[in-house]
Amino acid sequence: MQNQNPDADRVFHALGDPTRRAIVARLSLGPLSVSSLAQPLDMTLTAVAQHLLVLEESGLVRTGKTGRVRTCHLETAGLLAAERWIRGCRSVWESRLDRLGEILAEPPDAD
Amino acid sequence: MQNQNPDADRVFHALGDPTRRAIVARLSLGPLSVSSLAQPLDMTLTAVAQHLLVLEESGLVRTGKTGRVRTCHLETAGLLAAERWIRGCRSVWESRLDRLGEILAEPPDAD
DNA sequence: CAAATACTGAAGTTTTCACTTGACTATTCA
DNA sequence: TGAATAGTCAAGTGAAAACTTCAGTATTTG
Repeated sequence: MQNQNPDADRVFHALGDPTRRAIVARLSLGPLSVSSLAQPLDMTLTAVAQHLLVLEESGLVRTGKTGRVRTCHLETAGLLAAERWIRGCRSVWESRLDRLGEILAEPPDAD
Repeated sequence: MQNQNPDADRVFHALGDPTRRAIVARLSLGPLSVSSLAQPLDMTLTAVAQHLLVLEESGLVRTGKTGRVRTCHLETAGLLAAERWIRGCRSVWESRLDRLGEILAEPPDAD
């Protein structure tokens, strides 16, 4: 039970790499083993495992090992945290624009 | 796996740095000059200007210079693109979980 | 006009990061 | 059992990225 409250720094850093985003995208279709994930990627299995470690530490992915196979699946909490951060910025900005619009729409005060 | 979507690549890379995310967050409150943005940050003005260049190239921020002051403001299109990507992953994963739930909820077929 | 302000540009340093190699362990299977 | 499979570990390489310094250029302002 680690990373129950994944922090935005780690999540955004993890999503900053194209390979890791590709992994996340593929995992959204369903769980996969490390080697299945590695197969279409033009890099060593070790490199993929390292990416997965970053993803797991960020809380975007959870993995478990049964036998010799490590199965990886998406953890939506991480994605949700990122989405919330973005939406927060956007809504602040947009409500500001709204207020600005209202002010500009007001008839000019005499004074 | 590079350049699947160069636009999202740039946006997520830009958001991957904590300083740049701090800049975005502050710009969501309203436009600011380069030096106002730099003031609370523990780094040189040049460094901040470099971050702003990355943000501008990613489409997250737009800037314009009047006189000697460069004013920076948020461009929501970039944030929207990132949000859409995340939501896409999440919805694919969640609808998959829903289908799985339906299957598991079905009465077991006689076989 | 002189000094202060607000950046800009070029070049260097340091740190981080993606990725590799090669050796190793554990599990499955023929 | 022995060989293939799946992943792990430790250490190193090279390149990108963050940040610095220092020397500029415009633009205000006293």
